[in-house]
Amino acid sequence: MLNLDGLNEKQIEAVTSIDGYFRVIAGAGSGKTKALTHRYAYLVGEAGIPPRNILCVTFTNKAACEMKKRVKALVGKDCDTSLITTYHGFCARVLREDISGLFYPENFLILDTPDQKVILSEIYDRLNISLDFASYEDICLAIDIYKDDQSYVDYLVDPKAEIHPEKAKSLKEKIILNYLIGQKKIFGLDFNDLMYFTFALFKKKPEIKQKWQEQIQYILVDEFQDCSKREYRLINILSEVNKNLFVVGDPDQTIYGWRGADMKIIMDFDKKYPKTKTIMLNQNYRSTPEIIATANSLIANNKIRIEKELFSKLEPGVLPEHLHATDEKSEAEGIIKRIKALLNEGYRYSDIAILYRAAYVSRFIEQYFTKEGIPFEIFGSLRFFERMEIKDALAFLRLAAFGDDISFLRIINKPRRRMGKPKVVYLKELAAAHGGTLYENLKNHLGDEIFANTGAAQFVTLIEELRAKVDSVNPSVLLQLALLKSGYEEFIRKDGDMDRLDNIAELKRTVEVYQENYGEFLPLKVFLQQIAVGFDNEADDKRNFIKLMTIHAAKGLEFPAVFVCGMTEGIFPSSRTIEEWFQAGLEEERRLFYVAITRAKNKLYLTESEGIGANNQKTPSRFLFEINENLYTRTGRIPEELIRKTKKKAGISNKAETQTYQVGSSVLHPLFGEGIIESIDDKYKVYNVRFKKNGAIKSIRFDYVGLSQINNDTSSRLEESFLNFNL
DNA sequence: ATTTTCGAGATTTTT
DNA sequence: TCTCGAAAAT
Repeated sequence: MLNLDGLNEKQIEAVTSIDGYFRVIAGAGSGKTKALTHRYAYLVGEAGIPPRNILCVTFTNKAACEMKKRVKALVGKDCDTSLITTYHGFCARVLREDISGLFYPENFLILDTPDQKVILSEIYDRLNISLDFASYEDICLAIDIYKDDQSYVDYLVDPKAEIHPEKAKSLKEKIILNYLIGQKKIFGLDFNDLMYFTFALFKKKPEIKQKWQEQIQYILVDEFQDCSKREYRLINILSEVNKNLFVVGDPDQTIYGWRGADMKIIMDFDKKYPKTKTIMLNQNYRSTPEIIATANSLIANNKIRIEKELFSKLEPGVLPEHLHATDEKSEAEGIIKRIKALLNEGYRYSDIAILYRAAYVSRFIEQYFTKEGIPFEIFGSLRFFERMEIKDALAFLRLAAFGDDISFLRIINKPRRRMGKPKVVYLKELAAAHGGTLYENLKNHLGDEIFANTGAAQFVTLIEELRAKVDSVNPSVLLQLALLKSGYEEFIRKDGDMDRLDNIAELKRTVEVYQENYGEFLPLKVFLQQIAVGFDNEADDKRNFIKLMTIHAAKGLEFPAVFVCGMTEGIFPSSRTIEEWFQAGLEEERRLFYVAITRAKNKLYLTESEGIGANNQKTPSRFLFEINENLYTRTGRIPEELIRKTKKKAGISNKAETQTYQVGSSVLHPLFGEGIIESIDDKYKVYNVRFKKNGAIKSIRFDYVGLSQINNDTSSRLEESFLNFNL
């Protein structure tokens, strides 16, 4: 019998309601993950539903792993948690099983960002384009947009289909088309493709769609407030047959609007599914009443939201403190002083987190912490699987498994085999003439004079040896073999960078643990596809360090003591959202601050400083003045002038322009495209417009001349497209 | 005309 | 810290 002690009435309701549509609006620290994991355990243990029929989707791998761990603790170690996964992880799973329905080979290659860049650099080389034209990031973004309409899938999936880059209207388009050719050649799918291929598969093969719809009897979705339309479409399709959809989220914590998260999906969930039962989890079990009061006071300033008031029954603590310093140096010193006081109270370094809006803010903190000898660690810099040495090491395995050019190019001359650029060019010419991959061509032309005195033959021997064992030998053994025989590990050792060597060792360990957890024999191809969709590095260490991270990175975490530093107008809220007058943007900033505040369990410090010099004088964040001043204390005197300045900035609009369009009108914006006026804000003299492009609401000034009205049947189409994701 | 230097400004990040 | 653009120096 599942133990439900320690759950409140609302949580128990969320856990034990079985069939139908449920929306849990779960405030910060209200035991949302607890409810979710217990519900999973309840479905398995009390209702007898097999884990393979329950899909639990999370936003990140980190969250998925945490969930798996907690589910295993409740249900038992042997519980198959492979369907506790991310959206992309699930798509990869579907495709691994059924991509043949699209006539695509099942040994498709999943391309991460560095892989995409390799393809692009090839194209840049070939077309003689310099990076000045556009960065790879820019092009990746353009590719994302290009893929939005999904028609490209038909080209990738049809071996006979052709596209013609030479007919492209712009250089950018030419690059994009070349990218498509490049990925088709290696059967590579980037992260977007994983979703779009799944949609295409479901559309083309209704029987496969039905198979999955029937298998997935229950769906649990975490962090639903950050769900994008695309992700929602997937969930919607999957829940069509069994109609058991349980979503958890907190609209006040939507902080990924800029990435496509659409708050409207959770807010209008009950309209989309009229039978929805909504459960509110309002009791916070994390923070002191003082911290919760501060959070409530701040978030009440947002207009677009579902009203809810969080409460805490924990022991009263101390009021949050706002520290105003005259310059960065004294801001840092103030923080250090408070850290030392916390240590005296019995806190450990690892109990403390420093949060900030933008990564660069951490710099001055770092500087002073180093000087003071305070141990700290910055979170969320490079990701493990994107590190060069890890990508290189895995490239040997990928080449053995898939034979793709990307992996080939990564490692052909690492370590040096006298296989530099001229020889690679030669290979490319061969491949262009005879077809086939670079590796195949090398293998077939090993006798060519150009490869005499190179390590090419040895390289081919190694890859062939690996290839022969791909289906019978464990990935960890193959990795060991590759690292040893290629000389790569030696190469890194000689390089002298201990971090890199450590990472290689870490990789070996990770692979071993992974294949052990898998249970049965883990084929290399499956392994590579699984880790490509992401993997948590589970390096959650218990070392006694202060953690420095952006607020985005802190989402879902909690700390006994939290410092939010750089509370300066222009940094937080960021100058961009201020300048653009986008009320929706500003509201997202405010939610972000709300997330920051609610990370703190006992102590909360908000710090900020004036700038040095007259020109770049910094003013305190407007958010500080939005919180009821009785709810926090202030240290340091803020000059009257600065307060006036901030309030003036925050007051916005002095222009008394009049409104020309009505609520519900469709309008066209030169940059954002079509949109509908959702509401009108007289105070700020803006229209709140929901744009079709990414569904985000942006505020546009009454006096902005770029806006024009368009006819109304377009607008009804827009509404429909949101509510009905028909395949 | 071309290179160099200097200073100001900076989102946020996953898959 | 990193990057980008404008002014200064060759």
